[in-house]
Amino acid sequence: MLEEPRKILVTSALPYASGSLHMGHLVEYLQTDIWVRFQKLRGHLCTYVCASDAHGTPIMLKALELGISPEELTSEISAEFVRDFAAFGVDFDNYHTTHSPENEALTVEIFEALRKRGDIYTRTIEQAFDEREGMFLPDRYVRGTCPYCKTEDQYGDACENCHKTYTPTDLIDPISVVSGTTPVKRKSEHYFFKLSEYGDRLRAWMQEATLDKNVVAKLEEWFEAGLQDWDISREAPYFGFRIPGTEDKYFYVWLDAPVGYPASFMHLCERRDDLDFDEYWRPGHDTEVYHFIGKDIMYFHTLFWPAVLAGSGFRTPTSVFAHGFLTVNGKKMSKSRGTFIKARTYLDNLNPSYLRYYYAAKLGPTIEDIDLNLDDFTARVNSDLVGKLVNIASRCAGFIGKRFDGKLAEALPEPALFAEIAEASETIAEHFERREYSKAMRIIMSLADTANRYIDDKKPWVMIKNEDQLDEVQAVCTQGLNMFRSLMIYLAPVIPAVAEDARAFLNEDSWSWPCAAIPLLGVTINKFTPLLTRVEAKQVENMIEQSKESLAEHETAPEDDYISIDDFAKVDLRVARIDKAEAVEGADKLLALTLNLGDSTRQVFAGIKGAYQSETLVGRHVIVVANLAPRKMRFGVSEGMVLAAGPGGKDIFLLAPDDGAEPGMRVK
RNA sequence: GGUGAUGUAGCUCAGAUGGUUAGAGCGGCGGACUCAUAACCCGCAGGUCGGUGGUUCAAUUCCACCCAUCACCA
Repeated sequence: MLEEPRKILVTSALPYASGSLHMGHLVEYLQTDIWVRFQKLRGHLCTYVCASDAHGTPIMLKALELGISPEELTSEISAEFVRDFAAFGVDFDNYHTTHSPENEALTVEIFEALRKRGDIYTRTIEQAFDEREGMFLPDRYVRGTCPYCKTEDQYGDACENCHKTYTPTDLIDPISVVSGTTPVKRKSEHYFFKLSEYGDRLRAWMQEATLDKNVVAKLEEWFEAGLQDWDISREAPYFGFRIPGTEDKYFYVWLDAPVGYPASFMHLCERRDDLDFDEYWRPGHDTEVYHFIGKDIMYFHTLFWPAVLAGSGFRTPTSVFAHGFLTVNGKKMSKSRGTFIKARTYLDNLNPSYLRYYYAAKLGPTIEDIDLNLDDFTARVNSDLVGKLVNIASRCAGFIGKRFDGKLAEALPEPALFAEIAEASETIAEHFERREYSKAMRIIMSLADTANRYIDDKKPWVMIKNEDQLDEVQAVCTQGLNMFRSLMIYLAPVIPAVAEDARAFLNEDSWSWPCAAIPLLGVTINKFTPLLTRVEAKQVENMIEQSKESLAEHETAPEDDYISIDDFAKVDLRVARIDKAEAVEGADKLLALTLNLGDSTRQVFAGIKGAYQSETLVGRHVIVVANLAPRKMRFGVSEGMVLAAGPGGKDIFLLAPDDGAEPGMRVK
């Protein structure tokens, strides 16, 4: 290799820790992993870090719903991610979380640096507010009727029917997705980052980062429209990092999420002597930093992120590589069609090497979507990987093993033919470097065809019957196995597990890229065992069936009119005595109740102020849901729910037990 | 709705800065072989290059509009 070893840091977008990985996620992680493995095989110091994106409203609400802390939720999901990534051979040097001390320290450092240079200011804005939950609502958490075309049940930011954009408060009959109540408008002070002043620096960065032309086109479009300042704060309750100097304001998840890249790297530096944080993240060093992302988050990675870095004393990324989306059988992934396939469901049915190869065979450097066509997948994998590539080894290995005690010939009979494969090395490497994986795969498979044609032409199975030609059989098979070996080295970044087995079969300790040009001669190799079996149509069918089933559990349950006795038993209803009832300052519907449950007391907020005077409630018995997950509200934590009937307002009627019931009694 | 991208054989994709018969792999059909995980090898068939119009001696390749799909709209 002529190149000097490079120092490269690579990231993939941080998966949001609120759901499972699916086939779409894997496009990115496999694309990145292939590139990283390629760089390592070429002898470069390439480091791959990632982390779980752990903050934000969706995670906070999901944790509430499950009755666990956001920390518990995200660490459970991260553990799943780690397991799935490992199974697919995605080999991170470090996998961390954004809910980490490193991330908080860096986020605060960045914020303070930006504030110091005057890039942060505050402004009061008006937002939808859910009074029952005591929280501001992100646009996606308000639904209602589109003010333009009157389509019902639309998100708070845009109409799916007429595609007009608006704010949640424009909606007709807006409803909070969280509580089902009508949100009100409320003002609060937010922190803004002056992105508008970074236009020139971003344009300059865009030039030097050698982005894909489609990415540049998109950026030009955004520059054209004008850069707007960016709201980087959110009000409590929020799961994230508190903004220094405030009581109830947090950094917006999208501020600290990309900081997860350097933070994860920093976490790795603690245990790696050969990596220095500043060398990769401060300006003026000869290192490279690349972010692999999906095209949907380009705005964050090509505008916000470089601007934030540039303004706070960090280096900007060398480049950002955006890829397209995944469709399955030509359409968006669909739960009802069974094409919303989770990583785990795939792993339960199919070998990860298949998918790694198939994606590689289709991936290029552009933001075009790629299609996972399952029939094509089966045909392609069977034909290319099993029928062509592995077949070369399979048809040569038998002769070498049985007739020559596993010993390869001392010389290649056709050095020129081998050279053809060796000479493709740099072209293939260039394709890998430029993320033109599909082109690399095309060349490799065409060379595999050449190898198969060679064996077919020499017909070792005919020569083997003639004692005089035994040496030639050994030579031909040695030639075939060497061609196989070189191609396998080229494919090692794509199908590392198969390459590993092939290397063991050839009885070698390690491979690097240049090994592909040096033939393996005169040595004894191991017994051949099938390196890869064919994809069975049945496996694919099962995977789809199982993807449908997981939907059924999920979506038919709420439509079912009946619950089982076990479901009912999950609700722990108790008799409670109201010890104290007082109005909540700032809330016109809520009363704060202190309830006595016999062996404990707890605080519950109830929306009954319109119907009851607090003093008439003290001493009354009510029914309370005792095992409801506590909810953090603006005014405090509510630890249960008091049962009442009626539409609301002044028509609210508390349920009460007959005389004799004691606090703490279970309702059955 | 605005903006950007994509639309080439049954399938997945190349390609042409406008110019003789538009390519590959897979699938299909026919043949050969039997070393190999029914793999491999040889051959054949298959496309008015999304639609309509325009520029040109000549367009699938340039332009306009339309249709379909995808994304973004901070």
